[in-house]
Amino acid sequence: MSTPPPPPALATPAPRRSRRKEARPGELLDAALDLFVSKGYSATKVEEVARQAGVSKGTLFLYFPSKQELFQAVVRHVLSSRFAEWDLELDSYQHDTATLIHYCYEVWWQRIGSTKACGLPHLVMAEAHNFPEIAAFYRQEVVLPGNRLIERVLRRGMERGELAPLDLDYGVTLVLAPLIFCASVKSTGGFCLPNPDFDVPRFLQMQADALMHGLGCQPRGGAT
Amino acid sequence: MSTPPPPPALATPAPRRSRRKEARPGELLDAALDLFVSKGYSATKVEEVARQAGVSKGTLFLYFPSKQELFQAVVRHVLSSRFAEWDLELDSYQHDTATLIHYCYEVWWQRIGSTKACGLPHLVMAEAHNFPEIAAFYRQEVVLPGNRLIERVLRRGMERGELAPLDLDYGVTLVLAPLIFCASVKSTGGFCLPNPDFDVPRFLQMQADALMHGLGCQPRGGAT
DNA sequence: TACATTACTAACCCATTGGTCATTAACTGT
DNA sequence: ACAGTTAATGACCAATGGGTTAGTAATGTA
Repeated sequence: MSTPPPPPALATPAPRRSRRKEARPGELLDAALDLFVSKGYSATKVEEVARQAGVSKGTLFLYFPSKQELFQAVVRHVLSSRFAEWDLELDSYQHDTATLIHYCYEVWWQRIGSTKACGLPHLVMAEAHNFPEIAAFYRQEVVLPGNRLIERVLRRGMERGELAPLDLDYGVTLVLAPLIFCASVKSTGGFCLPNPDFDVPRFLQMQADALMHGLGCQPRGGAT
Repeated sequence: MSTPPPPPALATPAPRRSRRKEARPGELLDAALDLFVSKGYSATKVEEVARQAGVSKGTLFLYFPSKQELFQAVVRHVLSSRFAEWDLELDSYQHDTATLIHYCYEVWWQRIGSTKACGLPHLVMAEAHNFPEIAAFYRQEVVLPGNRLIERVLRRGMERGELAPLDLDYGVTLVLAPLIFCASVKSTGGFCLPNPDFDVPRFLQMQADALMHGLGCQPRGGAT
């Protein structure tokens, strides 16, 4: 509606010095996500982000005050902002807990695992030592909401009599661990896998099965 | 036998320019392991390693031709060199598979998980993108031998009729995943955990239980 | 066409760091 | 004691990369 020249496609001769204030932030975020997840935080140069977004380094700093704020904007854009929706989705879920856990793993794969966003958890863990502020931000903005979501799943299972009582902190971690592992596997190109053609979703379903056994999950809403 | 001045303890006034050719490599490796696992590969400065080992940067390059070779020497020193022993240990193991898996997790924790060495897998995964040579080296030297070891455990279980037949690649990864997760947890100060006082060994035993169920492990050497 | 506004750029600054090398001083044998 | 050997040093180099800013050009308005 307000972009005078049609957004310069990647093939266009690229008119130097076009003014497109509205489009810049989104394009910078896209480029930043791409480079951050493929090279890590400190190895990603802001100048490279700017170049990939089709602007100069100076322009990037015009829209984001620092590299760190750029990164945080990326995280908010792709992860934090989506928890509200997922919370609602859980509210209206109808089936039993075993099915729910399988469903969780499945949608995690569809919405995170198989997308670029899946590089973010790995990135933050990788650089947590050297950028404590980023780690703290991510923990607050992503880890804790995520933990709370899984906790609700388990509590729901216990209330429905499908899950044996268990320490929630350990239960949450049992559910979460395979997801983090898969994120790392994907982000490292299957580095620790024995076989290059490894079917991650299949692996996750195996994990879900093992987990349901390990947590003593009753197939139906039966009592102890 | 050959160190003329008593190895300058950390409290000694530290005689400048002492000549201790024998002790240097070990001290440099110790310092390097310490810094590498606590700061990551690229964030660790060789000068810092040298300082912590009580020598100058120039001296470090006298013993190791580059930062990368220093790192590889660390990996060989703490990990690669130990697989032979572990292989032998498995040869002579007597009990059933469920007990063996629990035992594996337990000794992994004692020998790796609770030591500095546990930072290495996390480090390599963290920087695999930017240092492909290091990743390839580590994969060859540690990942593949580790996978083979776990594979032998599973094969043994199947031969004894305690494990249902399964795809070995997935089985190996099911066993390995919790270890890698725990290594990352430790290396990031419990970054993704809901609770700061999380008992990792206990978590591993819960994982072992769930896993044995998931793999359909028979408690005794019974048939299908 | 002339002017004001501002999105954008490119050159610059400066701290950091892997690696080198000429120099120095600690040992050795005689 | 003295020369020869070599372990150890620290000053130095070149490349890198986050962030700044003076200036340029695209746009709107009249």
